Amino acid sequence: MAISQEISYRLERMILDGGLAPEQKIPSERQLAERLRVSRSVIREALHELQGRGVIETRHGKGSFVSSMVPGSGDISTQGPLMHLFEGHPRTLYDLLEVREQLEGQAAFLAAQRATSLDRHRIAKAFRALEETDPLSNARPDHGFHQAIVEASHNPILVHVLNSLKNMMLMTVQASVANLNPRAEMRKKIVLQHRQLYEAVISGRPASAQKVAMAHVRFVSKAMRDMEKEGSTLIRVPIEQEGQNSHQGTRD
Amino acid sequence: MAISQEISYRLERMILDGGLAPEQKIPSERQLAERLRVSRSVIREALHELQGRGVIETRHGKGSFVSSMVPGSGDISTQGPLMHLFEGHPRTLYDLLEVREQLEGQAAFLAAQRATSLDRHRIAKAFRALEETDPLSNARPDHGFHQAIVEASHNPILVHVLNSLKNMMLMTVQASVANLNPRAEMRKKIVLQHRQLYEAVISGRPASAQKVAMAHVRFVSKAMRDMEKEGSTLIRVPIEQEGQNSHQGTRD
DNA sequence: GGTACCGCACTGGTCAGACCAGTTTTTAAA
DNA sequence: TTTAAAAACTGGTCTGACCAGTGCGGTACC
Repeated sequence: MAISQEISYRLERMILDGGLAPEQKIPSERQLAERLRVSRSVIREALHELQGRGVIETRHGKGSFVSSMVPGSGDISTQGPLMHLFEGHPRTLYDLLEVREQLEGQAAFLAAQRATSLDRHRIAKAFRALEETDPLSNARPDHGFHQAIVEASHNPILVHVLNSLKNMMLMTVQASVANLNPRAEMRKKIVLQHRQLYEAVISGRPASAQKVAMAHVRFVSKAMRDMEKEGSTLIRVPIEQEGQNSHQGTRD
Repeated sequence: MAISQEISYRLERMILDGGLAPEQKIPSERQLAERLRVSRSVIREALHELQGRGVIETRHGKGSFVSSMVPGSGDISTQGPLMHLFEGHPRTLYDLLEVREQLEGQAAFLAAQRATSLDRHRIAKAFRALEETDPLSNARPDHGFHQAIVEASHNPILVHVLNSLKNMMLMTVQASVANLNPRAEMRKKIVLQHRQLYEAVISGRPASAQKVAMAHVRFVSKAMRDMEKEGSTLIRVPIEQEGQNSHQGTRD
């Protein structure tokens, strides 16, 4: 195997296993070249490979940095050839939601079944934050609540797949809660759904939790569909990778 | 933006949009350098970037080739940081199967609901091939049958996610049908399950199809678990990207 | 005529050293 | 002390050389 490849793997292992934190700086190309006893070219090629995989980012004059990806989040599925296929197809959004309905349901089911006391504590905390926050201003609590439940499923694959789908949604449309929530009646229903989901998970009723979670996603999906039909304020933004972490929500 | 990046994007567009077929050869580095009026270095860096994203593969002495990915298959999720997290964790396999159970079920449900006459024709053809082939020698018909059903769901996201999961399974363990089928009783049950699934989808009974599909995955999962418990022949292979397309199955 | 082999003309892989272009730090002048 | 120039970093590009696999064609031998 080519040296540049070996080095790219070695660096990746160091970053991923060795616990190099996101945003952390990587030694300069010249340093790496000297330390690993290879020419600067192979270092550069290895770094470009990692760049292609989204493991690092490089800034002219500053250096290379470990990509900031929230554990298990920003990775994969939002990059690569795939996205090109979906770009601009509105129907994709509903395909996404169709799959999410199923998986969020499963996550809720498993969470109700497997949540440890620590999980329950986290979920409860997220739920309180959700109730105390003005939903119009901030979607993060909503996101945190669902995230806590998904993680309580104790299935890393499920966590990962749902994160990927969520990222794809972010890239397809930017329909923040602000778009969805203004209508009072709708808002009320969502709050009710959240409460039902919370209680089902915490009190360990898997079947019930699953049902509620699925209904929740379906409700959101239908709401979006209706809004689009009315030709209203659903905002479509072109797909554009931007470095900033303007993490305003976009969820339920 | 750096020239090498621009070029990597340009090449990617050419490959993806321009319909460069998989396995097709890309001009040599020296040719590209001359044609695009840049040094060979930036070409190499751009190519390494595409390599990192899995768009191309490079063979010493031969050239660079468009990655062979069956439309929507080989991409993503099998590469990138993710895999390293799961590497070597046997539990991961069952996490995968847990998620697949849900999604295969949904796929069967939707297929039974949405399959066009063309879909039905394809499914029937795959099913006949499945029955006529010696399952011990070849897993492809099995794969083709499930694939046909998944595609009949008419949800590209679902197709993509299931393909990704399948690829992850391929990388985690190589437990081919040959491992699973030798036992006559087991084989019989699987044949029965396939027939039930086939009939439910073809005759348009979504709920039934979903139930059968889920049971099928769960059965396979349980069988694997049992075999592993007995310390038997489940073969674990280290993750190793190989160029050859030795596509022996590893599925149900 | 057929066949084995050698060599040349490709391919990508690595190296060295130079220079350009942003960024940060240090230094020297006001 | 403040400020501005300069030096010392960083990555980005270029050049030209050579090494290492691959494949093809011609030649010499059978």
